[in-house]
Amino acid sequence: MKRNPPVIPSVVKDQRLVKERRQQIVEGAVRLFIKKGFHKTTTREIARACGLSIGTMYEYIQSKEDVLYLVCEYIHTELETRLRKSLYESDTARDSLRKCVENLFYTVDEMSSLIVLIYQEAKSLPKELMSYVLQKEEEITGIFENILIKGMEDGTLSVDENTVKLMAHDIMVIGEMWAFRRWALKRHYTIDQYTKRQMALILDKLIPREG
Amino acid sequence: MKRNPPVIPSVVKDQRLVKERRQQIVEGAVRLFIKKGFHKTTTREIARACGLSIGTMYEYIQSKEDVLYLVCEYIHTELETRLRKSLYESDTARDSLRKCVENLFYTVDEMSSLIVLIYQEAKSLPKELMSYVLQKEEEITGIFENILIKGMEDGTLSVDENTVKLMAHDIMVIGEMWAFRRWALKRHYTIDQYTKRQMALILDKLIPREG
Amino acid sequence: MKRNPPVIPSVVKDQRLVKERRQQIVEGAVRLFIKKGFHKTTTREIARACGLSIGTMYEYIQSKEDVLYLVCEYIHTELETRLRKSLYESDTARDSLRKCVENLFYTVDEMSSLIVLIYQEAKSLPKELMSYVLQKEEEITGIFENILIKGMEDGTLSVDENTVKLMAHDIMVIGEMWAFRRWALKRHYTIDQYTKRQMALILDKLIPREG
Amino acid sequence: MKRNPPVIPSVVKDQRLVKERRQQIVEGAVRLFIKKGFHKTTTREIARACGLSIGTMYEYIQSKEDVLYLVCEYIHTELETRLRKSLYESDTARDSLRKCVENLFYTVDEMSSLIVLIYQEAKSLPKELMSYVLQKEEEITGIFENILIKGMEDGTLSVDENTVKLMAHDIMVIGEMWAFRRWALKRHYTIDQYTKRQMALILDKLIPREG
DNA sequence: GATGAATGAGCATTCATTCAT
DNA sequence: GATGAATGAATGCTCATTCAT
Repeated sequence: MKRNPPVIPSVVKDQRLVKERRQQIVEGAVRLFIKKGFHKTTTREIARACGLSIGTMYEYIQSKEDVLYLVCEYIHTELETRLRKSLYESDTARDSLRKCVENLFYTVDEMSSLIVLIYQEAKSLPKELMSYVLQKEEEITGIFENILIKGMEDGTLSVDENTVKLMAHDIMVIGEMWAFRRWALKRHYTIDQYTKRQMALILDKLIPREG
Repeated sequence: MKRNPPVIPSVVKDQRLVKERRQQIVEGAVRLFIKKGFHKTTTREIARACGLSIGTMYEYIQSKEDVLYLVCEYIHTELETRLRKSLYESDTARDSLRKCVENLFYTVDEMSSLIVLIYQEAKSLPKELMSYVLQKEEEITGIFENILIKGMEDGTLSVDENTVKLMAHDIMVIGEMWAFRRWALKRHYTIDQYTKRQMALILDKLIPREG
Repeated sequence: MKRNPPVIPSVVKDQRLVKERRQQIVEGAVRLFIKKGFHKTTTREIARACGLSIGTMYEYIQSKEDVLYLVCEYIHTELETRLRKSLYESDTARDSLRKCVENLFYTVDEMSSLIVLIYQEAKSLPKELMSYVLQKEEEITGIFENILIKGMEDGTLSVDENTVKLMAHDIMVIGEMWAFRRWALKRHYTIDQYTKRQMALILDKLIPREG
Repeated sequence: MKRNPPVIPSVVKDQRLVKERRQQIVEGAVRLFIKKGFHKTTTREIARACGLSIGTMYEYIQSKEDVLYLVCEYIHTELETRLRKSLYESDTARDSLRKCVENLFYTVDEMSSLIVLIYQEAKSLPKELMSYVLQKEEEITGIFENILIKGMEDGTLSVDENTVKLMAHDIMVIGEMWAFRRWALKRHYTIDQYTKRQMALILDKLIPREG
């Protein structure tokens, strides 16, 4: 069952201002979290980085964990938006998959620090917020699940019904792997090579058997 | 270039004692790190959990990060040992791969909290220790790389030379994914189903073209 | 020497408005002070409770301590008003005392949280305001002092001149004790029993010796 | 039902040391609480006043409220000890009462700031600790209750059975009143006068009716 | 007169590490 | 080699008050 996004309460009422300031906060915090990690970043540093006084910052959040949540939400929104962009451009599901996976790989490349951030820090979220973040992760995986289902329908992709979800997760993880294993992969592959080869592996498996 | 394992200095000289006590420390710390994470676990808690006084514990380590390193090393050693167990039992590389991948999946299942722990906390290691941990991760990946190379030689596996490393990483990550995506995967697959289906996907790609 | 009530400056000039708004503030604050104490109540909470914005509230006071003073003054005014109500109804001083003491006990019963509030929080007032509050307390005690003096004059009460003040304070404190020891007294006495028995003790001492 | 004294946990195990350090803490804190009140005293000030570092102080308490409890307990213990001192010296209950009340008055005089402290700050204790403090207050009141009961038995004091508890509370409150109304009483009475006159009032009421 | 966003000094508390015994 | 009391810098967070609108 789909859960509504958690509401982070703020003292300030003006919703336009809340949105604007929170964007500021996220921008400041992301940089710091990437560089030092969530726990080693202090609230004072975040405040300084986003140009607010510590008191003002706390008018827009309730705790440091809220900042982490806002950051995770921002990353997921950004990721989802980018992935959905290449979604409706293709005729066949096979073609759609190719485009979306390619898009995934290049997006992960550009957002790699952010992807890693979620992998490493989401665990520090309070339960309620964490489970929403996980749900979001699943929704994003759902993008690929849907393409695979379409491919089953239009006959351009060959997947077992029971393997659809698995394949979708595989694709996501193979994509994100470029972020969290980049220390090893970068020494042997460029993002272009990575994309081309992984794409081949993925699509090969999905060739519909002829005849 | 292969680096030697970092030496964690200890005040105590008796090497047998050092090993024994550090094993104690690791056992206490692992439980806590899994439950609360590295940062939220205090050194006092670790000392209590491993039955040493805080002062005594510090005779065997130099900092809290050292404990994290010992834990990571323990996990990697355990993982590598288990993976290598199924290594030399097979005739063909293809057969060997099948066994090792299966072993990987079931091992990840049993060690899933530990796998996740490394993913989430290794970033808190000091540079020097972290890069040794990453190297270890690569060594483990090397197990599969070697099988694939053997498969190229004995003709039982079809891999492009340039894709060997990639495939090895894919296998590792598909395996570990059962740990760090278990919140989603467990709802749809048992470890047996997961193993069977992923194995099929992996091996399909590697069928040598006949004729 | 009787001091004039301290003037709490306000930015707003319209005296009618000042009085009205301050009444609002007191009503909101009293509830909160009783429930959480002065220090644990925030100015924001007071503002919310009295339906003013924090900015507007500060147009009518100068500091949080001012609110406490207004509250103390309100309580004392209320107490004094109630006590004076039963003052001029009797012929003899003895009769007057009986009525006033009874009134005191029942009034303390009804205002017990307020009485306790003054006991516990008045110390947080700035010097100047505090000493006015103490003076007010003494004025209220004076009500009983006057009755006792009248009783010396009309011969219906037997008190030593040097004991008059003491007796007046005794009466006040025995009355207020029902508020600040209610946790113990309520388990053994109703307010009716308390009133009857204390009254007996007080009046017995004051029977004029005959002959 | 009599409750056991709450146990304030301490990190330090050595009970002798705990007792010693807590005594230090109480001595430092009492002075500050009297001067500035509980809320306006900072933990740093307490630490400085008792000659411990802030970290060390927190090895012996768990929160600032614990300090307040220790202070209250110290005051009550001191008070009770002093009151019990004059308890077993007399033949008749009447005589005993005289001595004990006199002792009460002079003790309150010497401890007046401490008495006031409990009146004003006990409300800031957490529920559990507060109710123990109230129980202690009742136990102390019990000293006078017992004397009155003895007086009923040996015929040297005339009290109604139903008024015993009330009288005991009256005595305590009349005694403590010298502390919390000293700003008014000191202007008119010395402690000797206060004692003599209140004693007369109390004992008069308790004269057994002859014949 | 009314509003409420902004401020930042100040607070209680924690915790990795040391070192005298 | 073992112990655990001592340390104090550092942290997340609060809140009375102001002032531009």
